[in-house]
Amino acid sequence: MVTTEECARELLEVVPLVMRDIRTQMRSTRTPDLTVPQFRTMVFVDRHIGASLSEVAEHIGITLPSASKLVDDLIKNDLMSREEHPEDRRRVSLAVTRRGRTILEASRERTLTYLSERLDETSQSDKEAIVEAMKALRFAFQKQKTNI
Amino acid sequence: MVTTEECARELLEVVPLVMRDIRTQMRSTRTPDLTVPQFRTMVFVDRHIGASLSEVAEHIGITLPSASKLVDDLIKNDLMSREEHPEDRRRVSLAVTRRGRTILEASRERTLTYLSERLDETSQSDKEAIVEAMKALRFAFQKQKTNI
DNA sequence: TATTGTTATACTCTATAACTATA
DNA sequence: TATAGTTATAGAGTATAACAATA
Repeated sequence: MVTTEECARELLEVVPLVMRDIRTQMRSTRTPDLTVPQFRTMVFVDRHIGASLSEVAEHIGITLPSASKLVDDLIKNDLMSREEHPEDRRRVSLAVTRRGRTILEASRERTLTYLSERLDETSQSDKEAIVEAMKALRFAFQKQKTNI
Repeated sequence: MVTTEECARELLEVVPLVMRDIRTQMRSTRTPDLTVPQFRTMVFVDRHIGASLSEVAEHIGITLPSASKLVDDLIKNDLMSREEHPEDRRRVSLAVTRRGRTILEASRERTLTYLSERLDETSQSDKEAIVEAMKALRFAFQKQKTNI
């Protein structure tokens, strides 16, 4: 019998451990690479072409000013583009540039390779548990936040 | 059949999502609270009284200068203490103060409560998968890094 | 010489507050 | 008035490089 509390305790111990590893890996390559928030932003915009800044902020879970600056830096590096929304001039319409997509893919591949190496000795049943756990966590943590 | 690659892909999508939530929650309370790295540092030192700065840096996964500053701020806030190591004057001997332990426990409780709410609707079998997954991930990601 | 730590400097990520432009 | 976004400012967390003290 696994209690919710035990589950929470494990998450609080292990998630930062894994996250630290992902972050360090993404920052440690020689080639021009992306930080985790930059990576997540680009993945989102790549999947939602024409997304607004508010949508990015909400999805990534940061404030609008933070998102503005994050996107600004990506645009300065020619990884994303920002245009006026055709139907509402207050909004921006974001997209990943060709260069951005190339770098995004390279970054993703490097990180997946790294993670795969980490998981190399993990048993089949543990891998299944990980995939099931991730699905459950995605559901639990993607639920609409009220943001009061 | 779950491939290692699928497993890695899920981790890369979901771990940052959960981590963001934990981070936001820890920073959002009114009472004097801890950031995630501060929390992790204090948990480690609390479990390893007399730990050196190098040990903290290695465990948390940051550089020595970063650890030095992080600990510095904790000491300024009277959450930790730093003394000379009795047998090697180059080393420091870290400990959590009484005040620090109080705040650490309060912060842990708040975060666990928050996470438990998030996991409220998670099924028993999914909770089991999460606990098993966390154990596997702890093993996979705690392995000695070469730090070349 | 090697190890332990600190200081200097810089960049990213984040926030809140105040603002502009458009609807 | 309400919404979308930017700018100003500040603080935490991180890094690399250069340094000091001790072993």
